[in-house]
Amino acid sequence: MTLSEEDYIKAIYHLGKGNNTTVSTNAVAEKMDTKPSSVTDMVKKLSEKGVVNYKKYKGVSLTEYGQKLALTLVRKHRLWEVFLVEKLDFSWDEVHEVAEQLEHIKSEKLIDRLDKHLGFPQVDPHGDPIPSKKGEFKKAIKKLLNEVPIGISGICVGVKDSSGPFLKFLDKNKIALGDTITVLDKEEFDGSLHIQIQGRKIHISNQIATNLFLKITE
Amino acid sequence: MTLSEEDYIKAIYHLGKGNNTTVSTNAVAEKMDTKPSSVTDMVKKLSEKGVVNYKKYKGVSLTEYGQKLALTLVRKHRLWEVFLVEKLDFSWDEVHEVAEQLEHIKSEKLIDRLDKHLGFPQVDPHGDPIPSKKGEFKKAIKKLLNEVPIGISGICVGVKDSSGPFLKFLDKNKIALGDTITVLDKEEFDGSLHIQIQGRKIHISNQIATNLFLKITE
DNA sequence: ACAAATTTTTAGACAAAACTAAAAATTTGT
DNA sequence: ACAAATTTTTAGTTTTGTCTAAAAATTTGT
Repeated sequence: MTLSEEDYIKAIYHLGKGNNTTVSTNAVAEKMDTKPSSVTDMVKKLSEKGVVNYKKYKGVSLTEYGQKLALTLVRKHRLWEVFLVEKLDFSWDEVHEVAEQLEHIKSEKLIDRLDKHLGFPQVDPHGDPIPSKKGEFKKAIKKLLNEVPIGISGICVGVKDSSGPFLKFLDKNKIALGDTITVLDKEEFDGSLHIQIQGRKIHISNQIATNLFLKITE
Repeated sequence: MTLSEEDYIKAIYHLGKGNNTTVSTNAVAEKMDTKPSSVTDMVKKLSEKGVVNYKKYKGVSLTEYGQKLALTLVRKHRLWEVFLVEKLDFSWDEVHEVAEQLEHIKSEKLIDRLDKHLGFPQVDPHGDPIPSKKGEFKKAIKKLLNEVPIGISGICVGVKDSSGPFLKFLDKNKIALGDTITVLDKEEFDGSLHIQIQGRKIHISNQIATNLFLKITE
């Protein structure tokens, strides 16, 4: 696969939300920041190659083979993200662009060894699951912290309230995007939570918990 | 720079042996496994961009700017080779092809961080020096082990005699390509050598020493 | 020195991946 | 249902990097 073909495969995969939904030419064009006519051309080529199912005017979806290719790309992308954050101290939000380049490197051995070097991580720095070599992987869902059951862990991926005071609170309490949070216990009385965050145990109000998004892998 | 442009820059650099000698169109074509006419085209383009000096029929050399680009590529290539060998347990001879891809990744931060992660290595697994961020670096020379002065270290990069018995000897004595060897002392009498290899101290005959190549950085 | 051999360049084509403009198909609104 | 709006495709170009074949320049051998 060429670089460009791989980019289309990933776009179709992500637009289909991993469920392999049929997606429109226009949607792909927008995602890839290109023109619909270019998408039509490429999609025809990918169809010839057995990567996608394509019927004129009817949209495009990945074949079994195409899905396998997409999962390999996702696996490579997320492993490189882990590498950048864990080994090279990149921050949460700096990794995407570089991983976007690294995912195109062609060497199965490289990815296997990288996986091992990183200790076979299950999720990337954004909390998204990393497909196994065979393409198996768990789905991730985004939940508000107050809806997370006791005993479950997730990665902090966003805030609902992005006001100054709330962000200041998070900063003061050293709660940051990318942090791993486990719900230890809930108080029936006021809905407040006992959580473990990056190893520390703290107690937060229900109001805080309703404004933090966690990504959970099942 | 595009991928292809970068490959030409590297080819011109390596053909010029780092001394920025003028090289012929045919030589570049052979190195790049392409046709001379393609080289002419590309060289014109690189000349427009100020990367090379080019006079019709007179060959091509890198400009100051082109040399800087070449050294950056060499730096990236060699740092990735160190990474593959040191961190991912690739062997000496498996790294080139993968590094050839990795060297094109565009992110200054990535290379700086990688350099730090690897402990600012001075040479790659083949004993070749790694240019600094500013493009400074030492020259490496290849010498037979018996010609290496006392106190000097190098990396074992080849054998002169590749017969079965000699290779078996090396294997039995755990002398392998990529090993770091230091000359500790020489016996005047028989020209035999006391060396340190990968930490171990051993004594080898002059005959062995005249059949092993070391790469030395000055 | 000059004909032959070699090297290098030019000219014209091609494939990949993009674009623009226009045509065709589908969807939407009433 | 059918005209209007939207989406998608087609047709024809463009750019990048390559190629072949032929022409031009340089080098070599005697």
